[in-house]
Amino acid sequence: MNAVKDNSVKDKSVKESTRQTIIDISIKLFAQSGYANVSVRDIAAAVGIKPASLYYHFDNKQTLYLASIKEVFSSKAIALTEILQIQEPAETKLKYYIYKFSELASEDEPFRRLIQREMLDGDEQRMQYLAEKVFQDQFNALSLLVLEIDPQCDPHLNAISVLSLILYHLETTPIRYFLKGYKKQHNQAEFIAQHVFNLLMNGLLRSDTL
Amino acid sequence: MNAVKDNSVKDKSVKESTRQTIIDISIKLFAQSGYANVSVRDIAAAVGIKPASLYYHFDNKQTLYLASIKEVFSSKAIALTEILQIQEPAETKLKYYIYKFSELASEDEPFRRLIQREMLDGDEQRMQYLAEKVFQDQFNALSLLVLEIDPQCDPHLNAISVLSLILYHLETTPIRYFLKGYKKQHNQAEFIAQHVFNLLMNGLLRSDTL
DNA sequence: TTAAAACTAACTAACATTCGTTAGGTATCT
DNA sequence: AGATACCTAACGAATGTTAGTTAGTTTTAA
Repeated sequence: MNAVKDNSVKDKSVKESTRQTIIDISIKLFAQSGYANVSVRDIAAAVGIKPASLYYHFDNKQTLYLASIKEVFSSKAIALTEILQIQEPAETKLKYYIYKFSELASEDEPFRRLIQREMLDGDEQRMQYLAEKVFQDQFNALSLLVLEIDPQCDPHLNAISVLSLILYHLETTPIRYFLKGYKKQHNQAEFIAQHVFNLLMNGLLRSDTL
Repeated sequence: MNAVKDNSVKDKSVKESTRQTIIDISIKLFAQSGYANVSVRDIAAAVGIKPASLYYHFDNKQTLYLASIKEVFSSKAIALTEILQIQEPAETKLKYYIYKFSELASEDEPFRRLIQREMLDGDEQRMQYLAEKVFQDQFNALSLLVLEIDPQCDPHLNAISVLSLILYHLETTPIRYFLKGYKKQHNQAEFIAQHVFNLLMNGLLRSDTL
């Protein structure tokens, strides 16, 4: 008889709250198709409720979208900042960072796509949010790291270059598929990381073999 | 009497055809806001005609969009393929390519944004079109170039890396604005090119000074 | 040469859908 | 009884698109 009470206990491990389910599904849909191409009805259908019920959990579509990107970005920010905490020589640290970041970035496609979409359509306010809440800490740490490797360099430029090599490679996967020399291995995190680290250490000369 | 015939000669230099005006305006609008966020009413208003009149020139919105991206991409493809034609040593050629490509890419924001959008939302068919009609030739040439610099390397990876460093830098401008070490000069084509070439030649070590 | 026909390039007005959103009702559980 | 979490039904606005019309120009034919 008391077994019924077990339902009232928020068993997050067993069943997610509806609010969280909505966010999770919204993340996937918004990342896949973009804000304007996902209707409230699409989201409701995917969740398994009626459109009007969404408005019990969120004020409007915009609010739901903001909750979604905050969820993706803040959850990722935690994982990212952890990467640069280790105590090692600069080069080892960079290598570790590149490998770890490649892994995280290639695992989470919605995260990548939402960043891309925000880069295109995000207003200044959301851009600032993205910079401060997601990238600032690790960007600063990465800047210091590349500065340690070469004290003469422009750390902003070099930090962006590190991220470029990893992220743009992943972003261009659908078109690279049609470009000469494409191989399946090119999409594996470890392979990307190896290439990027090698390139950053040696430049185009003395680069990795085929 | 035959003077009337002069009217039939399309004086393109004086006044663009309506069709071309529609495409030009569509390119800007689609690049700026994306397909779904631009209504045919928006386009018509910007052109200075009524929405229904658009359907005299184009079958539907999708057709107009396709005509727009084909226009941007094919016009750019011509300029791009010219870059790699010169006869010079490999390194000089690469340097020239990087400078020229940085210039072209930073000049034409709609071109960049439409590529970005296609990368996110283009279907397989459009991706193949983009690859074959815009990038294939120069990608092959660039691949050969990096292969010449290091015969042991994976040309696909290295060619993408060259493009990454330039394009991603430009794409991230709105967020870089909020990141540490941002400077206005970072957006100048020549500055970007100098950094990228230096990085590719020497890696992070012995890189450009501040 | 000139009147008729056909074409060009725009228009007005409206259509059917889809959209985000809201008001008000209902079942379940504390 | 009241709160929670959903529902049905509908609203007004915006969307892509079409039908039908008109004015001006060009082509054709008598």
